[in-house]
Amino acid sequence: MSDPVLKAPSEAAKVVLSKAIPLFAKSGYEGVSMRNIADAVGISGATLYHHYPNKQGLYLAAMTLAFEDKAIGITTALEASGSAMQRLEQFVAGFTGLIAKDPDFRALLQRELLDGDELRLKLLADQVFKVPFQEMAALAKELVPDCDPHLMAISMVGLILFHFESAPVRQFLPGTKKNHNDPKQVAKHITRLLTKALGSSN
Amino acid sequence: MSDPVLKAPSEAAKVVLSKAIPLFAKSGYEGVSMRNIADAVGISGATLYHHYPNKQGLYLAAMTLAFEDKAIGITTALEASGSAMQRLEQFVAGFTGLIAKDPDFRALLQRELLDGDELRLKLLADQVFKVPFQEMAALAKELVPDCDPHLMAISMVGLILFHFESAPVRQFLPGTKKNHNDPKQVAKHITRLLTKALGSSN
DNA sequence: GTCTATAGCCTGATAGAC
DNA sequence: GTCTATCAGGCTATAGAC
Repeated sequence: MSDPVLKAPSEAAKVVLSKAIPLFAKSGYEGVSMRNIADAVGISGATLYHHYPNKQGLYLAAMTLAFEDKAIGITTALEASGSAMQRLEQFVAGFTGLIAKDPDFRALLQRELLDGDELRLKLLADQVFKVPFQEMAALAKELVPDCDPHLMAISMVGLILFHFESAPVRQFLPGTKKNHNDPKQVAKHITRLLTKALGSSN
Repeated sequence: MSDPVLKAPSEAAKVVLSKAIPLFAKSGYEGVSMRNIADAVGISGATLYHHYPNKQGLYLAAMTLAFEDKAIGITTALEASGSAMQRLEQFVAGFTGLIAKDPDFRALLQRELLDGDELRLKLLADQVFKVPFQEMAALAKELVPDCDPHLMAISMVGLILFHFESAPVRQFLPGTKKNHNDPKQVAKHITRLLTKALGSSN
């Protein structure tokens, strides 16, 4: 409606996006053709161009939908009441659960970090990271006043994400256990690590 | 010589790989054509097929070269003498420096985690992660006997990698400072975090 | 809003001369 | 070992009927 650059997609156009998102998550922008998407939706390739001006436009709309409301899911735990340590614990559990529940979101996030141009990275920054990052930094500052809150926020996110990002290669490493991929175990481990790192020993 | 599946590339073939590696790092497997590689080397496309059977073979050889000796660079700090805490600090500084110095290696690593098939992930596991991971886990166990060393090793790597992986989007977030991308500052921050998390408070 | 048909380009890969 | 020439097929995107 109000967005000057991106029209609000119609219902039929949203069906297209809902089929395109998992394809782009699995194979990336270059790895998915307009025919692949059309086949997944069950329409002809030409019809895609009725809804979107070209492949890039379709992709950008898909990212906008895929990243919609993700910030809310991340911040709810941070904005809850409770002590700083309790909010930290809730954030780790919440974000870990979100990433575990939506593998396409995680994959698209990491693909955009590798391949995104300025426009797409700004979308990612504004729609996903901006608010949660500020709140994570504020929480870190509250727990450890003399730390760099920005670096601490990066660390929190990376700590969680890499446990999932690394799963494909960890299956071929010795000493891997099944519960290393269990989001609850992962959250518990990270909470413990961060609690000690941000704890009152300082 | 002794590898049953991959011939040792000749000198001319290695020149091809040295030009192909940065292309694959920047644009991924699907984003690079055989013509792109041939143009970068300054030879015709057909000549590539004299050195490699097809695009996949060329790519696999490129990964093998790109990942060669990387384990050594990671483990040297871990195998040095000194206290466990000193080795931790040296490892963080060394691995952070390695990732900062070789952006192509980091990009290819993350692309393989997203797109690698079983063969390629096994290559990554054996050639890059296997030995360093075991030593990181051993170090974690030494510092915190009752922790899960595997989860701790994952955390260490993720902590370092994400500071670089996230750089493209962080430039569009408020509160970013230049020194957040300085490897020495990053290493200092992570060392401090891990020192507290793995410290003797337990 | 959806289709068929097609243009024009780029892709991976091959044939065969030198 | 390198080239030119080429092929068959996939790609994005458009034209125009319904």
